[in-house]
Amino acid sequence: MSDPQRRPRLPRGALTPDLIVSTALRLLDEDGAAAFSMPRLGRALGADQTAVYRHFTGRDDLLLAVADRLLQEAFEGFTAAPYWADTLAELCRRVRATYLAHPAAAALSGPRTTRGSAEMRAADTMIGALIDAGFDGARAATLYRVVADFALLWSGGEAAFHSLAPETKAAETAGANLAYRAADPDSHPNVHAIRDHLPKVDPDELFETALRLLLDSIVRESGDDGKRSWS
Amino acid sequence: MSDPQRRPRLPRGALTPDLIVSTALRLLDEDGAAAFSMPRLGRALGADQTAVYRHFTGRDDLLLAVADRLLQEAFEGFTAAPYWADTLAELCRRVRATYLAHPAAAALSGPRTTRGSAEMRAADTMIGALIDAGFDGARAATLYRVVADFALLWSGGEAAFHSLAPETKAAETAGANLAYRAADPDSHPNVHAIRDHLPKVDPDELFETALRLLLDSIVRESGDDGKRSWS
DNA sequence: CACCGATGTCAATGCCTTGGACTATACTTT
DNA sequence: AAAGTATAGTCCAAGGCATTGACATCGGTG
Repeated sequence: MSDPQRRPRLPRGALTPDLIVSTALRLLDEDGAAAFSMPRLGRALGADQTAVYRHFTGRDDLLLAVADRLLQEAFEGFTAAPYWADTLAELCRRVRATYLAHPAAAALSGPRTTRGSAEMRAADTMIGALIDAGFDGARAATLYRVVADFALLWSGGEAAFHSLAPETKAAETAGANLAYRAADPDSHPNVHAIRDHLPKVDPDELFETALRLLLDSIVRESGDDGKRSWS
Repeated sequence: MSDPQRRPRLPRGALTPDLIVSTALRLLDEDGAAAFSMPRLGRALGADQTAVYRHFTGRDDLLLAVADRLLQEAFEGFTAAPYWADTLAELCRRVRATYLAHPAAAALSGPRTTRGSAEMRAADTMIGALIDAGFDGARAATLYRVVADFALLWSGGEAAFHSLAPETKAAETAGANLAYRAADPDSHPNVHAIRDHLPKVDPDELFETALRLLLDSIVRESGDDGKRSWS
């Protein structure tokens, strides 16, 4: 009667950082950010609740590794486009697509940068594109940060929203639309005026619009304007 | 010996939502996001650990109220500028200034929108500016969301970074700069080429650049180009 | 003046992160 | 091959947190 089904000890080497990160990502994808915890991760690995601490110094450290995995996935197989602006656009779109595919993971890793190899490779590609475009070092550095931060923050924000509990998310959307519709014509005439359009704004369109506004300005500043088109 | 200094019961009505939100904001400003908790907040109010639950349904509800307070502060005393693009710019800058003044609070309220009166007022002003600029309803709706989301997400991202533990923050910055300097000229030639400029990118300059790129495109699209200048 | 609902307090639950001590085991060294 | 050792997995425990439900007290109402 004694031991109520003690799980057999895992063999040595059963847990690797790679496996742990993969399992964490799967757990986040399946159960959401709120349900994620170190004990759960340990159990999902078939190990002790605290086993993960042998490979990562803490929860934070682990999440950083998950963030890097996301970026790896985002940039996998990427090659620069012929026109530099397309390269920038494509990298931004890849970040967003990956974050939307793993919203919980993206929401948790948040605004931290990882400087893993994936990120460095993307940085090099972006900076190369900007140098191609004719920008000098200082300006290229600034514009690289603008574009990269835009992609990460925008995508991260969208991901954070999608990783809210479904009811919260629904309530948020419904509440916003209601607030628009109910806008008082006297105190909020402009909201009232376009109240029918506000709920129809599409996230994809929003991102593409922001990206286009940003890149159009950069293309114009580069002097390439009219010579090449990008999409 | 019995009662080891029992705190006297608070008088009825001592706790109001307003006071609670103010105290929460102060606590966040002073001790940071990581140190914030419902028990601490209760104690800081001189009340029981669980007293706050009489006024807010939970932590989330409270943080939403804090977020709304931030926006109130951001838009306090604002009046539209003569030129519409200046109005947009000013609103964005105000959001950022407030978020940077309260990084922990901003980081916790994250990408949630509050639809409090402050937010609605700002929305109305922004949309009014865009209608002034000549945009039709659908485009005004999209551009409003682009500009508002940009301001909130960018500022929120910066705030989140600033609300990291000081050592983490320092390590992050130092690590990034180190990674740039150490970039291998063969595998990362472009990072290497501008390695001296990358650490010098200033957050204020970054935000202003992004804002300018965005608004310049919008001004251009409006057809106002050349007629008026904005800053 | 007795009620009653709102507001503050208390006690308790179940989860979490993290640290320290313990143990089995694969590799190393001879 | 025997012994030693560092590592990887396990166990246990401390301390904190969010939240809930029962209880107490107090102001206003009829």
